[in-house]
Amino acid sequence: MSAGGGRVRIYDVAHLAGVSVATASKALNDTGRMTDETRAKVKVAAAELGFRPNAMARGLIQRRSFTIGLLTNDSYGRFTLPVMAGISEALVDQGVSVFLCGIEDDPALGKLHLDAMLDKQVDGIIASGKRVDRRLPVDLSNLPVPVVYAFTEGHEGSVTLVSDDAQGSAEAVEHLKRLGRKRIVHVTGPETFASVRERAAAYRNALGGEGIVLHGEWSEHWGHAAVDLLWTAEGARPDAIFCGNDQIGRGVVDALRERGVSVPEDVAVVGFDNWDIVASQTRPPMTSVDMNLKAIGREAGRLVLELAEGRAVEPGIRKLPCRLVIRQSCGGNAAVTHRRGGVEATVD
Amino acid sequence: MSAGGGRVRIYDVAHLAGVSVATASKALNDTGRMTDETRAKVKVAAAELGFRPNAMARGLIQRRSFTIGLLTNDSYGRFTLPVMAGISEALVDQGVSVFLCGIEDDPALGKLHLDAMLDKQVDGIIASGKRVDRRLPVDLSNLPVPVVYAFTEGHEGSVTLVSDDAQGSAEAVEHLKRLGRKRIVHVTGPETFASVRERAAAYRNALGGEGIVLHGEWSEHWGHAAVDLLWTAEGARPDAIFCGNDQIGRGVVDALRERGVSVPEDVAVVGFDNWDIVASQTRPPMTSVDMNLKAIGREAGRLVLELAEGRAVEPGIRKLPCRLVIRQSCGGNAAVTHRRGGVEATVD
DNA sequence: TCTGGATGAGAAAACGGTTTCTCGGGAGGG
DNA sequence: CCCTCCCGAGAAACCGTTTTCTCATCCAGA
Repeated sequence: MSAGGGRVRIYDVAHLAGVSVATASKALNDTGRMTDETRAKVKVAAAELGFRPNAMARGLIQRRSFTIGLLTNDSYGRFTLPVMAGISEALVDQGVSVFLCGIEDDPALGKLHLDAMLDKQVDGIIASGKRVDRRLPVDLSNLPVPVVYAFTEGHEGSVTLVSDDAQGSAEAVEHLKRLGRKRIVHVTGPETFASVRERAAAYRNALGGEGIVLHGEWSEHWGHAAVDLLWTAEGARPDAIFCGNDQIGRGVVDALRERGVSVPEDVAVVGFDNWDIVASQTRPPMTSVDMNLKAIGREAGRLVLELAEGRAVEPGIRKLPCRLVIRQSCGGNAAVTHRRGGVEATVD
Repeated sequence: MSAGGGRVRIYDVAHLAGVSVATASKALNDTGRMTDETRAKVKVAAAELGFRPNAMARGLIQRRSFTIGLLTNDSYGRFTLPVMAGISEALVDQGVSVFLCGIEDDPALGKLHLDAMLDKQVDGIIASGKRVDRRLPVDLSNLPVPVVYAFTEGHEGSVTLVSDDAQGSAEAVEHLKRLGRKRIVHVTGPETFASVRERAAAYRNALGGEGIVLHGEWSEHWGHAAVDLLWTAEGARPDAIFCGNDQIGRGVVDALRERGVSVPEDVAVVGFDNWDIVASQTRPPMTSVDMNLKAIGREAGRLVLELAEGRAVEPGIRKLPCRLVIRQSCGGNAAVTHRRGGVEATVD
């Protein structure tokens, strides 16, 4: 079983089975013609030696490397990692491995990684980013391999996968309306982001054209500041706040608590991103819109493989649905046990 | 420049330059003997055609794939991503690409990814995890390629890289002492973690054997609970809290603020991990110990390459120093501007 | 003028598989 | 009984490089 020295080659298998290399190859790949007996004999020999074919040799002739590249500028990995997980999940069964290349926003670095990947004959490339409406700092429009964009802007005529921000946004607002909330405010990120505009539009649409949208930065600070703003202003206060991301949501929840406004009784809060580390650690844990990044990754993996294997794929932008993850920041039917979680302490 | 159809092979370069394939190869690799003129001629032809050698063909004969695999069970990527960034940084210049494989804690998945990588003839493997004192659920002890462990426990006689928890811990405590803090408490994670024990020991050591250590879970909740505990208990209250990670630190800072205890005036707080998204978003931003994961990654990349190229590397555990990142939760010499950050709001 | 070493360059083998081509033999049909 | 066809299996070509070997040629030294 995998001796120390040289790895076992198909030659060794053929020798042990008493057949030619050609026959061995065909036996193992279930191609060619031979008796079932011969085929079985070869397979037994291969198993006995622990033979695994050299992917480079195989790839050279098949012109496939069973390898794809993931290019991203999301150095923090918050968006890319779930996407990556989905890609991997979709491809590992086909024996495809994934190169991960973080290129920051550096065109030179991007070129470096891209060239390295092309040299290695990747079967395809998936480009991913931290922002749907920005491009990676590297041109992928005339590559000898197929490209799929996931969560970043693609080139003309490309295949692009994004989450359906509008649907996610609408779902959040409908949820709040269903719970009887009347004055729903949207606190979100900078208007320069396409996803911000799209979510805001869907929010307004769900409210029949009404609504209040506050734009700020993507931070807890802004969540705080927005609550200050809302509670200092004249007029009726909101009974629900739909936030553009979980960090803003966290700031909002904290600010409300500090003001003595109770969540979810007085004000319901919904976040966006379902970034577990943030959403589940707010007090109370925050209901949030999940963009299903893993599903985007799976789909991207599936599509790039389709393309790599020569099947046609309709170009264009595909939107995958978001999913509302219910926690305790909206109240409603679920029993709102505001538990502190089994914290145990040992003094020593 | 990279025409659509078939990629350009060295044959094309040789043909254009009017030399043989062998000569072309030697010219491009700066090996063999030939006139400078011939060499230049080939290089010009290669540049003109945009020739890039097929790494699979090259790898087949050189028995190098210029590829390494990163195996991790850290699905959230908090530890693995910085390590990955370091590895990439160290290797991209050598033309080495990195396969990232998330294997959760599933032995079958681990084997699947490992086999896929070995088939692809990776030059080496780096194993990484979310916990220094746990092994990946896959045996890497008798592989035909070198293995380096980064931030996870290795096998007998292996090369392992970890952060120097004791030094980091000591640095944090020294910092607090230098600022005149006298009653420093350590609030940290479960004692089952080796890093917890090591940090706690170093903390006690820095205090001359004294000290109070509170163990709980790795959560904001526990940070809160610990403060409750400390402020409800009899006796003198701490004037500094050194936390086992940033999430606990965040809970501590929040709990203190809610109690009206001011940070850093009354109590200084130090975190661990320097997880920017947490540490910089506490109010005030939190001083924290950075484990230099990127440096660990760089070193792991460097070492696995050394091994892959046949050079000897002393086995054993190598500890890389931590670095204290000063923010505003300890006061001290730096001007403690408790700014709210340029929050701008636009109502629309 | 002859020999021998150095030099430039190409032919060919190798890497480890897959795939096409070839070939001998057995079965079946005329 | 002979011819054909099909089947099983091996020989050889191929993928795109690198590397070793071989071989002219040229120049220096005797």
